[in-house]
Amino acid sequence: MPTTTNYAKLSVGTKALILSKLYYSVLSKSLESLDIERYYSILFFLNENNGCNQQCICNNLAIDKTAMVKVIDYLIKVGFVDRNVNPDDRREHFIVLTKKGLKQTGEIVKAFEDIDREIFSSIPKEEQVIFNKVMCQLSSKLKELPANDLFFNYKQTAKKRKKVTASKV
Amino acid sequence: MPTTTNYAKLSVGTKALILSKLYYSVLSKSLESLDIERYYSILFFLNENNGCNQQCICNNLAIDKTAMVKVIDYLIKVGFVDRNVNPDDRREHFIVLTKKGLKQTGEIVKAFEDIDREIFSSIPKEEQVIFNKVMCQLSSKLKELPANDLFFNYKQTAKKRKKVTASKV
DNA sequence: ATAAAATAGTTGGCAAATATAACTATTATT
DNA sequence: AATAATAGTTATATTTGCCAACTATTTTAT
Repeated sequence: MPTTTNYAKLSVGTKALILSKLYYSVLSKSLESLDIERYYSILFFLNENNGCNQQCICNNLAIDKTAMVKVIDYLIKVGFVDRNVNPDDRREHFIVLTKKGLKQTGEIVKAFEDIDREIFSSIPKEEQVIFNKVMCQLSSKLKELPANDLFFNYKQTAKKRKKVTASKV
Repeated sequence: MPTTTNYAKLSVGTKALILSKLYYSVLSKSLESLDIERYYSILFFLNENNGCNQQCICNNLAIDKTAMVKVIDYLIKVGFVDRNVNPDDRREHFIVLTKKGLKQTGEIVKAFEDIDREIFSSIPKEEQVIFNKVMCQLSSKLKELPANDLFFNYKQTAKKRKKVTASKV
């Protein structure tokens, strides 16, 4: 039995996970010189959505909000972002890139875009379009199915309070 | 600013990561009744590749081999697999599903396949084919690019022994 | 207008995953 | 026979993921 079957029969969820691992491995290599070595996707998102609140980041990147607190704490500590209370709704905290954060984020965005451009370069445009469309549709479909509501505003109100087991690999 | 832009501009790596999170969240919900709540993708892989060695699982699922040791230890502890030394190459350990493991794995495979079937159901066959093809191509391309070689037999031999930073999100 | 519910964010803690170096045993290469 | 490579293991430290419980604020229902 060969140790590397060049594409094992796997679920689309598993294939997607592997793709993301390979992707972030390449990304972190190409950003070795930066003085931050994590949270690239969050900074990428902030570049397009500067000033959004924490929940917005969580919703869009499927990250737990309690984890997000620590991430933002870290990004503040290293001087990449500020956390500003929204005067019109004082529950919300706006996350805003600092001058330093903006500068470094520029490089991060470039690295992401370079990788995307590179790996899509040999794929016909119309196939890229279909690929992206299907990617969206699969995510939408999954959001409709019953899940362990980890992200997306899980409201823990009295009634449903059962053991919610992990969504691990 | 809406807290959920219904598809933010994101890299393909990030979209893939989100898809996988959504997927595993649904999967773990649908397998709540099983007496194992993790390592589904490994059991799925073993179902098709029963008796392969640990490195084979690592290579195909992009999992670090030191992590794999603990996973297999756990799967042995709960009676799902055995670890047998290959008499022809005593470095290798074959991982073999037990009777119990086979039975439970059947349900896991079914759950994976049900989800795949469900979420692909409304997508035209020819688009599915293109999607899968592109998925493979992207992974192949990524494997060619310089990466922090986390999986895939990283050989730590004297020469290259530099700080290899993380491939985190 | 007040009570109840929902939302945004926070804290602390534990289990799990990830990363890294150093290690044994075995086999392949020179 | 020496060296290198491969498969797997151990130990350790860090990070992440997940959950319960919490505060503060705003929205909804009565």
